[in-house]
Amino acid sequence: MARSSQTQMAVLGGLSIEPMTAYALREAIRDVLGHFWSESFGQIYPTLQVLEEEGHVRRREGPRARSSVFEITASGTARLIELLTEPIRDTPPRDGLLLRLFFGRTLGRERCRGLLQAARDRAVQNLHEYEALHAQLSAAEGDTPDWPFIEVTIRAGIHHSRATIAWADESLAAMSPEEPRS
Amino acid sequence: MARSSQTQMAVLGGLSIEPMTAYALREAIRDVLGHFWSESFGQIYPTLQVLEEEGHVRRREGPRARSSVFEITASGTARLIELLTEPIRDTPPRDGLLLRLFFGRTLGRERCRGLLQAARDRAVQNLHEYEALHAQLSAAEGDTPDWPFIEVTIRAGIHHSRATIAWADESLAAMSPEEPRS
DNA sequence: ACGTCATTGTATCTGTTAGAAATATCTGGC
DNA sequence: GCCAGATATTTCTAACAGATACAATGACGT
Repeated sequence: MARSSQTQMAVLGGLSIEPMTAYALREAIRDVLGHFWSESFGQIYPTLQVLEEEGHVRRREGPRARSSVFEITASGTARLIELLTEPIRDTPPRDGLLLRLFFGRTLGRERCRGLLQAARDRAVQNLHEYEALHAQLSAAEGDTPDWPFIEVTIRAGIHHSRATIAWADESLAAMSPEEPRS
Repeated sequence: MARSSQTQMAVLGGLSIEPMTAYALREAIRDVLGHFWSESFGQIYPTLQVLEEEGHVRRREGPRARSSVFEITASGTARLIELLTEPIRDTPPRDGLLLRLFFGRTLGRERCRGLLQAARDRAVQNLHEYEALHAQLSAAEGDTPDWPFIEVTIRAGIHHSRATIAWADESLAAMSPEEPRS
């Protein structure tokens, strides 16, 4: 059991907000959870099938031929709580930027600076996105019971973006081209 | 082509430091790159075989029967530079902690605080590890040409650990049990 | 000398997953 | 009616993690 439990958690969580088609579910996961989670069609469709067989979701007729809207059942909600309570299974780290910088002597100082600058730019952009999102949702959902929890995830993004910017600045300074190092 | 390019990069990078057996390679990746990269045997052995066929590594007799030491060739070094120069392929995000916190209303305030506290504890421990590692390597390798690049990766860990601690503190305060929120 | 136990070392298998491709269907603009 | 693009489903391939099985080696106590 507990097969594909990670994807099940995201799928059931999404359906706990409101009933959706598989396609809409994938859109929602990309747009709403996109900063810290992702699922692909290849995972979502089989997972929904399994969840249907286990009675955790119910399939209804969709807005067009051959399409289905899924809604979570009572046993599905129970299953979601069970999954959320499970210990966090952390994915093995794979940071392509740090791997390249680690072999910076082989890659060359110039290219390392390029990578750092690009990472900084992306972090700045992410920071703006997080701040805009926070302002927008704070106004729209500030009173809902979900808001405090959503806010925590956004603030995680803000903290990490700022950390990345500070690290990139520090590293760019330390790796300035003016210092060919003897 | 460019099959398994991520693993190839780590493997060739490791062998660019010094020739090793597959086993030692995996140890080195775990111990040295462990904070931002990981590889498993199931990846390393087939990758070494492919690299050998392509002439990027050379197989020599190992320290015991049926064991091999691999060393990088000139074409392997060229291939490494090529791989390091390739655009970074960032892995899709999958943060089990943030996913659980996002559905915090379903999971419950109490358990969320537990998750945050655990995350904070881990970050504090990581921070100490990074700082110890920095002090140790700074003394041992401070003069080698690799050091500035290695230092950058360690300082990335320090910045992110600190950000996680600050975020967890802020979130724990915001999610105090004293505020049942009407 | 003998057993045994941890470490070193090689190899393979299974299930999960990302990502892309192939295929329909519906909607609105022209 | 026709086309473009969004919606929606399904399937395939290769990357990948993690586990397992296996064998050789060497250190240790007895």
